[in-house]
Amino acid sequence: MLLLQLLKYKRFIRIIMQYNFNAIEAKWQKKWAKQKPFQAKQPAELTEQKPPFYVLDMFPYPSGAGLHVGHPLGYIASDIYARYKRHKGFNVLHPQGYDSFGLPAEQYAIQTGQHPAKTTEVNIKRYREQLDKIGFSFDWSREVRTSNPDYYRWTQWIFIQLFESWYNQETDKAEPISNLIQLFEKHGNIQVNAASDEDVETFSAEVWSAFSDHKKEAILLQYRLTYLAETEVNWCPALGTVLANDEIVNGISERGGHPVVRKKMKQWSMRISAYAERLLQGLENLDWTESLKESQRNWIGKSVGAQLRFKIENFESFIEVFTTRPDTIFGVSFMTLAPEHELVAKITTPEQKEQVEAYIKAASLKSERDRMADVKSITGVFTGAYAEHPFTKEPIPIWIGDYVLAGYGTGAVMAVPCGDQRDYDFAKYFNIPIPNVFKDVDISEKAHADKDHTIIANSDFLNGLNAKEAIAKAIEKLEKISAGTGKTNYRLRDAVFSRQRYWGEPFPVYYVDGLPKMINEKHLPLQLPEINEYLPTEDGAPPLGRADFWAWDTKNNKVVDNKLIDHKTIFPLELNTMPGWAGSSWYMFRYMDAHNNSGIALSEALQYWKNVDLYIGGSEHATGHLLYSRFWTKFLNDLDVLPVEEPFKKLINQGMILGESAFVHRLKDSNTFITADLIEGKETQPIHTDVSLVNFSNELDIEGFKNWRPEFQDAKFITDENGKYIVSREVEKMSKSKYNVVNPDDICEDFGADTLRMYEMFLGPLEQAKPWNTAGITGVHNFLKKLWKLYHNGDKFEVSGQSASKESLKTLHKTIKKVTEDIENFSFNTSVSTFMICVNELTQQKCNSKEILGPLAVLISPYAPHIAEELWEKLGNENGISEANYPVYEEKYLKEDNKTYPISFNGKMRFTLDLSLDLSKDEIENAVMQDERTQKQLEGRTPKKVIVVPGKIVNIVG
RNA sequence: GCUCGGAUGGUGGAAUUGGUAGACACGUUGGACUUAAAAUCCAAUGGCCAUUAUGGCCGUGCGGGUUCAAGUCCCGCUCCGAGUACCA
Repeated sequence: MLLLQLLKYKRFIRIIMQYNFNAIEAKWQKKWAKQKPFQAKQPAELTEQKPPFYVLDMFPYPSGAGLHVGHPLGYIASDIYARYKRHKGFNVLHPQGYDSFGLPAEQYAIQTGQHPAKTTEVNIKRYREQLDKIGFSFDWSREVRTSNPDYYRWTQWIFIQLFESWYNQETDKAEPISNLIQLFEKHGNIQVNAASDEDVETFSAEVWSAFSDHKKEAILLQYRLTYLAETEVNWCPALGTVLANDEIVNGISERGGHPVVRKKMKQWSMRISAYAERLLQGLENLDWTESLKESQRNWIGKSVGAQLRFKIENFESFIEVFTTRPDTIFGVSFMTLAPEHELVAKITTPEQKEQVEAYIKAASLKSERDRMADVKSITGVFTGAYAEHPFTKEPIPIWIGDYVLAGYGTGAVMAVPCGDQRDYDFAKYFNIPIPNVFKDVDISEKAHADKDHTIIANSDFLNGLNAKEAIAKAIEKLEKISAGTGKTNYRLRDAVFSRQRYWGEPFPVYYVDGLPKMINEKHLPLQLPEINEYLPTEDGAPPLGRADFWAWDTKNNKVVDNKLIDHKTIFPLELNTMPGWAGSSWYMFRYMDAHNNSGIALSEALQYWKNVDLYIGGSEHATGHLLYSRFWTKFLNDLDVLPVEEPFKKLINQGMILGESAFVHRLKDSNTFITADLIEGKETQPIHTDVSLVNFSNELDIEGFKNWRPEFQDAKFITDENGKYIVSREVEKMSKSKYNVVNPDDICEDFGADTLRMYEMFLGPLEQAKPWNTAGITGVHNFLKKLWKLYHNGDKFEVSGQSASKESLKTLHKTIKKVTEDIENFSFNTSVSTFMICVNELTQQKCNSKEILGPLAVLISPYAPHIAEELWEKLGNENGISEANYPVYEEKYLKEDNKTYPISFNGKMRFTLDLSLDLSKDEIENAVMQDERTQKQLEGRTPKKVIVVPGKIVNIVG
């Protein structure tokens, strides 16, 4: 009896003394929350000199689904780096927040009537709980939420600054619109070199002063960095809303399957194109991956060429075209206009009218995406009109075709079929001549698009020149006869900034006589109004059209009842809201001083933190978010609000963690399921099953499966000879619909956050996509148990004060060296291996010296912070481990006297030989040649050559 | 089509300037402890051949090349992934 009790007691002790990760992690998370050791210091609060370092994750959209194990991957990496930098003596800014405006919350509101603010709040709470369980060292005192009025107040403020600015191409920066007005008053707009709409009329100073205020405003709008413009959108009349390209499938809406038409709408746009060249040049100095920079370069799409004017016969109009190949000007055999081109209606001859109109109608029904997708079929119509060749004066037929895009360049091309495959195909199809302007090039099969090894022929004054010379010469001649000029074109288009949605930032804009006016920034934020339903109105206005209180009283500077609108002092407010990328384009600067209400942040703080040193996030934002935030940063830099030109110095894209889906196989037309080994030769249908119903050996919990969904209640199972039902596995994207989601909460519960953190890193290189496999986690978990044991003797915490053995010091210092290098290179997977090797070796050495175990705890704390804190505390330290200095690697401990040389014969390693590193080349050679194994290998032959690389290898040839 | 990645055991991956390929784990197999299981510990584990130990051959997607030496460098392909696309 007594013995039994004693046994039970011993077991109890073992449990409490063993690595009890749940208790340890809860304890430290509570302490961190209370003591806030991870708060970054503002420059004024610094008591000692510490360099700043800013580590940022792309903030999440708090979706209702919560986090799965793929989401924290980047956060773990950045957290390791942030903790490491703190150990290294940096004042680290490592904040987190939420991109909390967005479509899913609104969609949910439409379905349930719940206010998006409420569901967002609930989701954020859940996110926060999940994040806290993983033990991140975020400075939550700086949390931002884009949907918070204190935050979007400044998003609105930035919008106003953009409205009040124009882009001066002389100074190459944004300037106040008041400067522009002064220029107009002095010189009109003739000498102004500004980024503007294409169709601005020219006027002199006198003409300008004579304009009405209304007219002046309308003209200024064509220069402002954010402006209202007619933009083509995908309009779905049935849904009463505008759809994004990917919400449309085959010309009908994905949701509901309603027809979609292309329609012009007045919308806010951002004149990002003004920054195209700077956005391109700025990439040079960024520490981003080449592929990411390449995506941005492609997106900006710079092309150098010429803009040409072709006179239209019998009209006083010209067709403007952009070409990169003015050298092929003599190869033009027709012109093609986009169906939407404004001249089409004017120049079409009566005979061709019917055909042309039918073609335009058909094209308008196709979405832009459909038009792009359908590259194969060649369509087009002749307008009946002709243009005049600028040099030969020959007539050139003018066609329309939807392979020419209205939105790029001038929406018209000079078609040179011998040099462009699309023009070539078009010409072949419609039997248009294909003149050849290349010397000794066969164009009977396909066009010759090569620029580099080409001599121009049949081209008057360009004959005999290579392409480069011919381009320069052609531009020179064109300029002489005023038929064209050299020009650089960018693919980057101005970004539409209006959304017909509720859950986004309201524009601080009201309308007077149809022209937009800004609310004075003193009266921001303009808060989202309450509405009863989150749908567009019956007459197709955006959801804000439902608000009863949505008018601006300019006398009292407040929002008032719509009934009071008199268009004298009370005006209607803008009904659109801003897109998702508005708030995310500047949030990285808000963290620098998150609660400031005098500006986006205090300028001292902006000056101190500058920009993000390390930014980690998904590659899906390569061209959207990362381009827009660079744009806003450059703009705010022009205004001297920000001291930097770029928001993110270094950027890493973490790879996706994929799920391992599990499939059961149902025999065709039955409710019988067959185990994976027996499906061969049978007609089966694979069905996703929830991975939580499958154990590590791929064995299905049959009862659980039956209860999982009602239709499987009566399912029959054909099992293997052991009575087990085995599922098949496949690696897919982790998603709810594939039932392969693994929740980090469960992992933390079963193995601990430290295990989760290390395992996610251990899976493979950060930037690579890799499958999640929960079975493998035991390796990392065992490692942490072994680590724990190093500091304990049986049940007792026990470390010795005695100095460590030479061996252990060597183990420690080689670990410091490798782990430090790995962190600096973001090679976290290899540092986890290094820790494993280290702990294995120290265990072997029976090392329990404080001299080793102290630094080891610090070394590992960025990766496994909870266990490290616990051990650190047990080691008798009063301050938290995050305040500890990072161990310093000392070479002396690694110094080797001997090297185990691999001895190769003809490049193949045959044996190893321990030799002193002090030996000279000759001495090494002698030692090797004297070894009996060498003689055995040579079998009496004399080596032709012996290669000795001291410290590395010996290779004997012969 | 174009651009950028990638291909190494049964699996995830390692090999940082060309120098012992497969570190570290998972999995598998065998063993110890236990009444038993779990946990833990020990051993083996790229393939093939041979064995008393010692060994031998093959091997980093495929075909060539450079080199004393190639997963690593060069040339030509194949396949996979991501992004992008009628951009004139």
